[in-house]
Amino acid sequence: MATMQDVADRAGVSIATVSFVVNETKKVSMKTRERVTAAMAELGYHRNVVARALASQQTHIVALLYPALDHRNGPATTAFVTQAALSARARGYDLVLWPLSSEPDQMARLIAGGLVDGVVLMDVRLHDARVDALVHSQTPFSLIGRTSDAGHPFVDIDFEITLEAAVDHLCTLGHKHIALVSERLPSEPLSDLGYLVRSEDAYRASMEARGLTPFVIGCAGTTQAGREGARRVFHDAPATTAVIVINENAAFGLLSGVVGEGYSVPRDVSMISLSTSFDVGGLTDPVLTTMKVPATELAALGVDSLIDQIEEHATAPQALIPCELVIAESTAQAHDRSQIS
Amino acid sequence: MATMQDVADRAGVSIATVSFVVNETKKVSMKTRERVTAAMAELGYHRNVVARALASQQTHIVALLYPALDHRNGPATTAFVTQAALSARARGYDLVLWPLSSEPDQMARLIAGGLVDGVVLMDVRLHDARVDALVHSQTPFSLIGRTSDAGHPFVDIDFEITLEAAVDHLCTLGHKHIALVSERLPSEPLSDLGYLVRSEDAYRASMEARGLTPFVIGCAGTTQAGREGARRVFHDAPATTAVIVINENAAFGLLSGVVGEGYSVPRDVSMISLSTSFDVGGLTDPVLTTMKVPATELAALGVDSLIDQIEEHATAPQALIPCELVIAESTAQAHDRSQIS
DNA sequence: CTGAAAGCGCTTACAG
DNA sequence: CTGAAAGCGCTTACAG
Repeated sequence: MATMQDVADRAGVSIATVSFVVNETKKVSMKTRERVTAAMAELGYHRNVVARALASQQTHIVALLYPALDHRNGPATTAFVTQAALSARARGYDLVLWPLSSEPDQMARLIAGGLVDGVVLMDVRLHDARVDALVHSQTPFSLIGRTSDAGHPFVDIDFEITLEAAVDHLCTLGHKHIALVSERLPSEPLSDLGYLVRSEDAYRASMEARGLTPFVIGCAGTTQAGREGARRVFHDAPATTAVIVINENAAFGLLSGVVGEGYSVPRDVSMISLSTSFDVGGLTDPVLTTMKVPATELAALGVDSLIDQIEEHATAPQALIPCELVIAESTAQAHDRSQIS
Repeated sequence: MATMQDVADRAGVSIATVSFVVNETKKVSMKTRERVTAAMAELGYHRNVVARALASQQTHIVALLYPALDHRNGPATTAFVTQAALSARARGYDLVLWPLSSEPDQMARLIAGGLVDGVVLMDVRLHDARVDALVHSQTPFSLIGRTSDAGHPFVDIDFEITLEAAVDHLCTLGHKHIALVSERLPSEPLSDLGYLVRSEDAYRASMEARGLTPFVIGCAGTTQAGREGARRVFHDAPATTAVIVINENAAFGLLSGVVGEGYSVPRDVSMISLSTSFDVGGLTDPVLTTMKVPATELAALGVDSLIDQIEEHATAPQALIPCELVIAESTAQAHDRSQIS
């Protein structure tokens, strides 16, 4: 591997000059610049990023901290991660992946080790010790999601707009008994996840604003649990004619369970699923109406805002993006339940 | 941030000694070791990984090169990536993600920049220029998949065992007309992907060994294309009673298309899908029999073999892992087509 | 516009 | 068992 010194020797200049042309950090006369450029090309020179990092105190690496939990592994995660890496590279950064298990000192090693210039944190909780650690360490970061004290830079789904649109859509079809099947389980630590709390709050607000009675059941994010959830919905709230479901895997099971209960979708029961995959709606038969999570946009915004902070281009923004409501072609009108029983 | 010098000063030793205890690279007397350890704890010292990398010429970072193609973004990719990161960290390495677009010089920057000690390459093609570049640059690597000249370290799915098991399973149920719906399209560059070629070859071999006639159609990896694929199968090969489908998204569409053609699954037609998700079989209704891709195992093996090479522990292995056949509960027996038409 | 030189925070022969 | 010192390949004030 050719070093900067090799290039300098060949071009007959100092390594400082080579550095200036490589980084475009100072004016260099046309002639010398050309000599240097030629020398670099001849030697196939690429600057050593480790040496640069040590000298400049910037690694140009950012970390993506995400939960290494199986049940959260959807297609959206891949889309998110891919876009995060692409956005980072577009700005000259690399992306390291930090699947976060429960070991508490992992953050310390990551931050104190000096490997990264900043951190993107996924699946933020309302009270998140990781955020406190980041603030305390003065590491630049951006959050995908929000804590309850909204003083930090974040990008998040706009749950109020999203669930209002979903409820509105169902109401327009004539539904009055709209249930929410959420991943939120009181017994789980996940119950603190911001997006679960906020989606439920937004659903309740939209329902109550219309004088409708919210009905929420918690349900694990599996097909199996979704089937079981269908039974519970129609047992506990038999008047239900529409269901909004937050977890995608549960949605498949819920759909199958609703059909198993003797209802036709969408003729008897309307369903809307939060969708992490771009065409998950199309995977089911019947096709589901979905709220499409803007994973790509969230990743791009999160990474860009992080790098803006690192490079001190801008103050950290707070952005909310609604999910897009993708309406299935054949949509249920609300029916009187007596028709079908 | 405390430096090694700070620790040395506080412990009253030289930085060399601190280095020896941090890295356990030379014998240090009990007393001094304790003084150093105490000083590190008091200062909250973590060694700077960038400085270590520059001095030791090892970054302890490995790259995961994967194709940034939307259509390949399944749950398996997430599982793979997560496991790769976890396996790397278990060995003291970090994982950087390199979604690979078509720019040819990206490999050069990655390798020549000195950021990584080695590379895991996904979605290997039969003739893969990236592999040639890696060999030429003397960068340690391991392949997920194989080129046609099998002289390199790799881990891959054992397609022969996997498709033999699938064909055997269907034959045991009495099927004789078993079609393969593959993602392989002659017009696409993807047609060179090792796993597409090898799965098709293995299917043909298993069919021919039984005196059965293989029937293959290519089909894009989308729900839409899967529906269309169902039509083509029963138009071009009306005797078909069983289908093996390589792409998961296509499988959903195919299932829906087969039902749309008036057949019942699994009563009239048996289906087996290559499954990247652990419970994709359970997502459909009816439940599908699946060949479950060992994404986690492939990732762990690939990363471990790469790090073994980097640390010169072992010669690079070549490993094949079959998919597990997960048989749906209610399975089709082959029927005479005349029953249902 | 260009260069000499200090310094980033470690590792690692080499001495003792 | 421990230390002094060179060196990893850059960046960046500081001079000129």
